[in-house]
Amino acid sequence: MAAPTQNPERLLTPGEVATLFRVDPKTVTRWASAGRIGSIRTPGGHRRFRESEVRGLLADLTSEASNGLR
Amino acid sequence: MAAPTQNPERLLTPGEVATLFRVDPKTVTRWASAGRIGSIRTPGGHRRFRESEVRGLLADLTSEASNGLR
DNA sequence: CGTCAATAGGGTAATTAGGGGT
DNA sequence: TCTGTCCTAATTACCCTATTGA
Repeated sequence: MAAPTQNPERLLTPGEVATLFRVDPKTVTRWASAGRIGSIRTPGGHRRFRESEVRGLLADLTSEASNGLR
Repeated sequence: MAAPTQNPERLLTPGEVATLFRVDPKTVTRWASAGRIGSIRTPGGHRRFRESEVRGLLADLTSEASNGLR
């Protein structure tokens, strides 16, 4: 089959994002509800997050530790 | 415009739809059974999904961050 | 006709959503 | 204000075998 469905956008589950940030999945859910992070809902209501966006956010927090930029 | 013959609606397999939503193919099947997404059945019973409908649904359920700048 | 990957289906375990309270 | 935990209900993930599609 190999359908040319190009979509390199990898999505992460709340649990994955929670592991990356070392927080509870609930906290990730709150971030999404607060509009601080983009979210994609499944028809069932569960959330998925863009890996690129999560990485960007993570990188921003990392640079904050060694950089006084705010 | 080099193909004015027809406009073939691309059909996606459960596996491809599952990849787009980052879920299990079985979950996509449940969505079809629950009527949450339109499905086309092959004579053998396998399901196919319209790409336009899937992408539309995906875009509709996507929420971008209000503001990543801080 | 035969081969290989994907799908359907049923059942059970794990994850997630949402609200409430610390 | 923000986060971690408790609860229930709903959704999703993984196990299996048989059939379909290419």
